[in-house]
Amino acid sequence: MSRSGRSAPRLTAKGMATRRRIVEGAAQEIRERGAAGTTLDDIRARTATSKSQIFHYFPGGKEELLLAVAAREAERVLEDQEPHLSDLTSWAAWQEWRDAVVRRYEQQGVDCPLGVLITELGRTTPAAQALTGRLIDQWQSALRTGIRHMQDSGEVDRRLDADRTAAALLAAVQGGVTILMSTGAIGHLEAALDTTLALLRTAAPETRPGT
Amino acid sequence: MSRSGRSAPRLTAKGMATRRRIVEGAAQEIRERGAAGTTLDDIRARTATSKSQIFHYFPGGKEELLLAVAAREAERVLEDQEPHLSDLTSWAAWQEWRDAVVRRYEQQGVDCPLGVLITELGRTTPAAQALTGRLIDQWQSALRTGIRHMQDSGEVDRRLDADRTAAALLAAVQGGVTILMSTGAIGHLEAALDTTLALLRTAAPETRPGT
DNA sequence: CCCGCCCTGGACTTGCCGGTCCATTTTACG
DNA sequence: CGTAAAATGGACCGGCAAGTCCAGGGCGGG
Repeated sequence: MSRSGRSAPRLTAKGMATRRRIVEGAAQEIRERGAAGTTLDDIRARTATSKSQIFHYFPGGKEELLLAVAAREAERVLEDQEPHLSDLTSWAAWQEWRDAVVRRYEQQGVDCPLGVLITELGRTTPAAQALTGRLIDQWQSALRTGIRHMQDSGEVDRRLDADRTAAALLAAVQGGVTILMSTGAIGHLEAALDTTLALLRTAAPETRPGT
Repeated sequence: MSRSGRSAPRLTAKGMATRRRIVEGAAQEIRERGAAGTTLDDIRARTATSKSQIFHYFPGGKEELLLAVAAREAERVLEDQEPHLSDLTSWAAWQEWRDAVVRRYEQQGVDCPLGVLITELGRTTPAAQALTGRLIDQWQSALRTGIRHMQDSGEVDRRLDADRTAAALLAAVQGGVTILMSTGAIGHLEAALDTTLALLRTAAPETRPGT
């Protein structure tokens, strides 16, 4: 982050406000119409700015702007799971996290801004891929920490592969969300989460997926 | 399917061949560059056809063509899981299916033609959403049948909710694939599948995810 | 109070891409 | 064969959207 700015013009307070307004407006527009369907003019209109402003703050054009939006949305994804995600220290906490995730996506419905950005940007831009990778790492890491904590407190079998289970949990969420986005059905997300969590709960001495 | 053809011109053998060539070529192009990034000219060039041919066979233009491609890819997804998907009658069969899925996506790597189509088409076109819905239903139904079979033969607890577990399994695959597409890591798919299957295997009398 | 650097507006350019049109060739079939 | 329908080629159109440019405002620091 910060300004690694080559000839980066120093932003005044006003400038920063405008910049933020653009990112925020773009994010909303994209949530409603997808990244491909969003034009700079749409953004310009919604944010009451002019073409030159967009290019002033995002010299790299649309791609740079979309990347900024993606970064913002990635933050949001994790933020929206707090404070639960960072405190998976009891079964009750896990349940609360599970409910928070379901609730969040239920109300978001078909609009998955990040998903859109990933599929439409990630394919082509290495920077976007890196962003996604980082998000997944952080997310999985938080889940792994939670599982380890449960193991330390003796509520989950120590022989369970925490990292692998965290990966499965993350995939469960992703898959549920993907299906939600495609069909509008929230059931799959719930089923996937509950099933994977059930495994965690029933973790008995010999329960241990794959290697 | 079939011709519900209004003023549908009867296709000659040559015509059908050309039509198929277009769909096939479009599918490949999309796999490589995404639906949004694929232009009719790209398809025209790759399939050695002319603009008028595309519109001749797909009067609805690009949208109709993409829909045809999506339908084709949806078929493929299920086909590629055969003969395993229709014969989930033993633990060995389940394992083979699991391996087939992993292998298929491993070699496909980042290119998920259907995913692309869904995210870029499904949002806007109800027809595409219907297509997705049907695919998911069929897939989940096949898995459910497999689970029921295992229950009938007494290898899985009868109290397990077969439909819900099938949904979880499907979500696991989807999630794993989504992450594979984003990052190139196959591990999540394996972890998600193995974990969910592990639950199936450990289905003991009182093991039962949520209601 | 004044100089300069941001910030802003919006017209303009450029290229692309979906879609149209019509002329021509090929095929089906009696 | 001959004719009608189908298949094909490719020039052309129109619109849209990303990106450029320059002519000003306006704010802040010296």
